[in-house]
Amino acid sequence: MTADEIDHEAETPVYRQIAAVLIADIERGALPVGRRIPSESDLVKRFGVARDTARGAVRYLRDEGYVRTVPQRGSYVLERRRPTEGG
Amino acid sequence: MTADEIDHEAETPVYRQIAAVLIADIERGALPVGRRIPSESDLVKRFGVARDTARGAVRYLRDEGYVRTVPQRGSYVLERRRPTEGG
DNA sequence: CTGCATTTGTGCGTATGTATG
DNA sequence: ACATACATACGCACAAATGCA
Repeated sequence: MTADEIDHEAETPVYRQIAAVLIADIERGALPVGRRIPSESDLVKRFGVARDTARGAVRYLRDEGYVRTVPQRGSYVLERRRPTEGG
Repeated sequence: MTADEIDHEAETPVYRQIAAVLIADIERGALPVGRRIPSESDLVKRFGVARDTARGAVRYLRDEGYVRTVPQRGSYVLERRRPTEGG
């Protein structure tokens, strides 16, 4: 999914749409454990959004336990994510 | 123009104000073709801004076709700039 | 080749102002 | 008032390549 796929009119916030793309990449192994996910700048260019929005996506992944952000380094895919409801 | 002349309150973004100074220098020959423009660090010191802002000015000059940036070298004044509207 | 300074590239942290729904 | 989103701006740190001694 690229900039063309982002729906700014949708009910789902743009940052969540981007997060969904990254989560899908993680789930299917395109982004394996330990791998660094695209940088905020990468997401800005790829999806054509503001850095603030790209940061929102990364923050969401972090909150959900998918990645760990290392200052000045990037965000890396974690082994297992934090369960949100016991699944 | 130096740091004293930058207006952080103006509608025109700081990076554009700095770019305008450099463009004026190019237009009047103070920065001739082939000449390297001040480095990002130079602009930071001269105008008292963050590197991010100085980079914005250089990026603008590059986008407008005034200079060509060579990694690890600097940005050099080009022969002619890319026309933006047919001028 | 080594050591150092310079300069751009990259990347995250943070804050402010503006606009929209 | 609040969440989302974009643009701008400052701060800090490390990497890579170049140039010079």
